[in-house]
Amino acid sequence: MPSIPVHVSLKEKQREERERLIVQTAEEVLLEKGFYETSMEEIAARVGISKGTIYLHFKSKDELVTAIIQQNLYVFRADLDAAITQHTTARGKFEAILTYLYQKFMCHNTQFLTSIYSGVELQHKLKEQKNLFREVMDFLLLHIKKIIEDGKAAGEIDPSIATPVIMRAFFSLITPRSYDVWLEQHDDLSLSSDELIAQLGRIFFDGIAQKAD
Amino acid sequence: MPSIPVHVSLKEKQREERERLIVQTAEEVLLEKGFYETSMEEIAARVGISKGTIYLHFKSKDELVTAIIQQNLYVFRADLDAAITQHTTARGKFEAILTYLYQKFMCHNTQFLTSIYSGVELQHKLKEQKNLFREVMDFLLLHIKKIIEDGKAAGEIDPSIATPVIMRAFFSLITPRSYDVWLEQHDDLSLSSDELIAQLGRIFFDGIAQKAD
Amino acid sequence: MPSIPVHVSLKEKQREERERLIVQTAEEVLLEKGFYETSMEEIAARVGISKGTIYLHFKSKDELVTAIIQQNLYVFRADLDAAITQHTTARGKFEAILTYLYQKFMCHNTQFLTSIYSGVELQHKLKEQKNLFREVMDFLLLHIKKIIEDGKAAGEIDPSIATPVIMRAFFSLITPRSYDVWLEQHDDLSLSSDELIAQLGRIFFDGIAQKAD
Amino acid sequence: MPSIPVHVSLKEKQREERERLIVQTAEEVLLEKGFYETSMEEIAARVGISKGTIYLHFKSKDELVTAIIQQNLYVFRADLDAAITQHTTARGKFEAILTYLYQKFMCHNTQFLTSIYSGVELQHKLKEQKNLFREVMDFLLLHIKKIIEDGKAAGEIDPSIATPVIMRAFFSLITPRSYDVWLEQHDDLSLSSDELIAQLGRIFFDGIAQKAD
DNA sequence: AATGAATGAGCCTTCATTCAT
DNA sequence: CATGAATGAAGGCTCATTCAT
Repeated sequence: MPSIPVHVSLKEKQREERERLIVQTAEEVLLEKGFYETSMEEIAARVGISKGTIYLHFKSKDELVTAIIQQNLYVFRADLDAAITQHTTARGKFEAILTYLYQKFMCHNTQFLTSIYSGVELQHKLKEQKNLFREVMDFLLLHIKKIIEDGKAAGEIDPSIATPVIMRAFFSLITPRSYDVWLEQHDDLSLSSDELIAQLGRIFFDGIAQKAD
Repeated sequence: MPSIPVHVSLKEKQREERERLIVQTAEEVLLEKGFYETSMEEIAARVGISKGTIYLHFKSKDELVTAIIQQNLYVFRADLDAAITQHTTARGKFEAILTYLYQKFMCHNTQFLTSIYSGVELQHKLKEQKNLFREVMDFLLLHIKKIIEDGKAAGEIDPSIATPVIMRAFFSLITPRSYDVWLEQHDDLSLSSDELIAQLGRIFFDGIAQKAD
Repeated sequence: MPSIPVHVSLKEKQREERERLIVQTAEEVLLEKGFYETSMEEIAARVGISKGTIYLHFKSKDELVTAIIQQNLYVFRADLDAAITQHTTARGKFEAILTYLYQKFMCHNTQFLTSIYSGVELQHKLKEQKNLFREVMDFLLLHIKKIIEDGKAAGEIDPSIATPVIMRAFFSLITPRSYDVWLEQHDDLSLSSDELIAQLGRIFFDGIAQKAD
Repeated sequence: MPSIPVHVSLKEKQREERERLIVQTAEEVLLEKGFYETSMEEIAARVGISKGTIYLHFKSKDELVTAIIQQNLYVFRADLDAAITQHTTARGKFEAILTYLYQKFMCHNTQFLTSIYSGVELQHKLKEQKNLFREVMDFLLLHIKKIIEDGKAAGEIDPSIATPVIMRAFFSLITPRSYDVWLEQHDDLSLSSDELIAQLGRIFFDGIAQKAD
């Protein structure tokens, strides 16, 4: 009976594949139209299945969105963690974070999370989620705090600037904004992604002021 | 019948007064609950009028929101314009903008605009609006571009940093984010609003790096 | 301004009238098709209004049914109370109850209550209701118990028959059964309602056995 | 190939066994939750088979219930027939019926039939069934009618009471009511089942009135 | 034969919008 | 003008039934 486990795993694979498809499609529609303008009907239609089928995978619309958010948060945290630990200096770490977020910017993950969490509406509905969100944010916050404090101790960062202010400035820098795409279209920024990040890092560390040399 | 115009203007005044009340109330509810969780019923109830009356002032829910956004955008542009022209140096102007946005941060205007425009959902519905939005953004963008270019010309700003990058960095700094409140709660930032702005300006101009002197 | 109260009461009257119509229609459909086969759509259609209008009067299908049941229970209790207190002997009281229930048998009240409470399904859904139901049943039970005990004390009722058994027998007699209509059709019972009750009372008190005289 | 018929009959036996299991389980769930709150899914789950398998035995939910009712009706008729023919006097026969119904009261058969037939809902769905139901009721009716008439002829039953009235009274007595359980809980009836039946029979034959001796 | 994933009709409920009063 | 009762389209969800494997 070695065929049974094969069978099982086949079905299971198909199931997972389908679920992945639903999640992916839902993510797209959600990103495109937002929570309230997205109907289960449309998600189903885009996947090419019937409404009922979605409910074989997710108990409700809320749970579907919830699952998507959780998944995104996990990826987000894992990726950031990986990016940070590769570096040792404050500058290196900051640039790693910038790089991750700016390069993955097109990668829907960040975009999705931002678009979801910036709407007031969902923050009401997904209060339970907020725990995970808060957890991830705390994780990020503590990391950044530590980077700054270590940087100050190592003489890399000016200790006369308050850590919270620096944090706030950095957070601003890494938060995707919905009009970013539009900003990009506006002025043909002929810089590569790498250069952009390098220059942003430079602003963050050295400021924009002309240095008297 | 010279009395009629008087009558009319009285009624007209009342009408405008009511409209103002509707807009203001709608703004509150919208901010609190978001577009989709806000019902015309609730707005009417809070104003103390009936649903039907709102429709005497606004053709639809969309138009009501549209009107609110327009009004906010106008105020936003006017305020910023006033803030900017009071200063002559790039640093002064930047700090004026920062000051305006951070001090008005609690002032619903900015908050409202952000909360509206960060949600994907309304961007669909209000595509026509986008013209006004774009106009205002363009106005802001050009202003900032000019400030930067003038600053570079005046030797205030390092010309080796690409203008678009600086713009992006500054835009990041002034965009309110929905989690700002949460950031504030997290670490007890004992700085005053003025100090915060001063330090942010300092980061923007001089960077966070420890200067070898 | 005496017209305002008139206006108000007019609207209020219309509203109540409509509500009465909804309740009455719902009762009919419910009686005819049962809870699960009755759709809000059909109730609305029969009343000649739209589905949404029902929701202006009742928050949900459950609440509509609940309201109907409560109303029926109140009427039931009040009527029975009135019927009982008019008599002094046990036999008189028993016959009053029989009369009420058999004559009102066609009157949907009793029929409705029975049909509702005999379905297992609703007993789950309407557990809260059960409190009122239980209250009404307790009221009826205690009344009957008292009638029996007083009857025994007064030498009207044979004390060697256990009171609970008598109660059970009487309860059986007064409980409408869904097939009663059918029973009626079956044999052309040429007795009047009064005679039927009289004979039932006679059976209850004197039995069907041929008395040796 | 004498082995094939054996095989077939084996399979057939298994098939019947499973069908019996389905019917029995369905009966339980139906009794517990009612028709509309019972899903094919749950029946299948309790049996330990898949939804689809039920459809190999019954074309639809309706047909499954139909089959259950039919079976119950058959058993009901057979049992009653057996109970009645064992006795010769009217009193004996009536008490036999009472005994059967009250002792089998806990036995789901009667309970099931009652619960099914007291709900209006199923009476619609199962109109075709009604034929069988009617048949069984007719059988019972005729039996009882005959008992009464024979009793009257034999001088056992008072001929001045109309036969239909007696029938009605007896039918009331033997119809289980959904609140019976509740009645039982209410007053601790310390009588045995046998005594209960004896006393009920006594009420039916001799009435509750105190006899002047 | 057995399975259980997929379907889709149907129900309850909400709410922006209209309109008679 | 103001009202708020009425509408009806739309959406979330369930579940009996089917069918490919």
